Amino acid sequence: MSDRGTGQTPISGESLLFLTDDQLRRGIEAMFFAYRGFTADPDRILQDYAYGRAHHRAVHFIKRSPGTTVNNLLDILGVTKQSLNRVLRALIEDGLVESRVGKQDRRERHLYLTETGQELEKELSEAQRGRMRAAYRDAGPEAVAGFRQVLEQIMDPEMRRHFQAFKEGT
Amino acid sequence: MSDRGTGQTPISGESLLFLTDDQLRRGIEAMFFAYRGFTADPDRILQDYAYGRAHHRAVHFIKRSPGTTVNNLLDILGVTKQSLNRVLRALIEDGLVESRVGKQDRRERHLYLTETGQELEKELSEAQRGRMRAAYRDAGPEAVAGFRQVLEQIMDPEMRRHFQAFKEGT
DNA sequence: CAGTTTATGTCAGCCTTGTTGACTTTCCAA
DNA sequence: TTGGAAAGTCAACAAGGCTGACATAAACTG
Repeated sequence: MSDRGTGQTPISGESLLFLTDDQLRRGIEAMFFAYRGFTADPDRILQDYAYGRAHHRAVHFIKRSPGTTVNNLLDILGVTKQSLNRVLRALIEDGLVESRVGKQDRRERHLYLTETGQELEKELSEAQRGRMRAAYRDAGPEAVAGFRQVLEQIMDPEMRRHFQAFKEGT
Repeated sequence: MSDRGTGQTPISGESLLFLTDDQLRRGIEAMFFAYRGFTADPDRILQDYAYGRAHHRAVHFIKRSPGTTVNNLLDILGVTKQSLNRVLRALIEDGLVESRVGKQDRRERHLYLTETGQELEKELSEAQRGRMRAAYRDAGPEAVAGFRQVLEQIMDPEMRRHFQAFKEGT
């Protein structure tokens, strides 16, 4: 728990005394350990399908924005097209993702999850949501609000833009 | 379980009304985007030294627990000894880490940062702390408390044990 | 229309960092 | 004295990043 009650009244007016290097270090470690847990459940599931985290990410964001283009996905995932292409090709060949030629701009490929793709996405995201739900429940709504605030501040501005786009978008 | 028909009506019974699938998804995406930012600054620095994230992690936890054994580090990092060994060997050869034979148990190797190692660690952690400090400042102390609470709940129990050990330990 | 830019795909090759398996050396402890 | 734990090493492999080069089709621009 936070040791804030024990006389260490955080001077909230500009002073920032609550930000010692050690506390920041603990925040860094919390991110490291938590991210491991965050990916653990999907990783286990993915093994059964001989897929990796990269496939999960692609599937997640196609689910999030059905019909998204390859370029848009590249932007969000922050990898090279060669790297994404390898993953996408596998998903398309295996019939989890469908790639449709754009109607206005026929250079573009629009990506959709097939039935099978949606099933995998559901399995993965339910596992991951399960852990998040439990964590949120144990921490409480106030903590959750703070959690999201801090995460948003940690992001690079460009990523924050993507993140916020989903807020209004869907 | 997750009836996505009406979607927004979560299972009642407790006060879990704030935990819709969509909110959980947003939390998941927040973790994804934030982790990218979280590692971005050290990653940039590491390029200059021809090291990777694995080296950073090793250096971080050796700094945190000087004299830690290889086995303990393996436990914390959650990789195989072969994988860690490759990284450790490079750091030792380059004179950033010193490996001392244990005194009680001479099978064990105790790991320490050299002067040079401490310099690199400082450069990396200052960059990473800088981002965390800015995020904490912008989000405020209450948000930070919630942030840490949720992260701790996301961890696997074993990782949480490690995380909490640092709390009392040093 | 010709030329350029854009979106995508693909081949080849490289790097980091993870994995397994097999084997050795050291050395504590029963 | 011997079994087994701790540590190191070698080999091989895979995922998933990366760069560079090149191809194609479509859209855009002068």
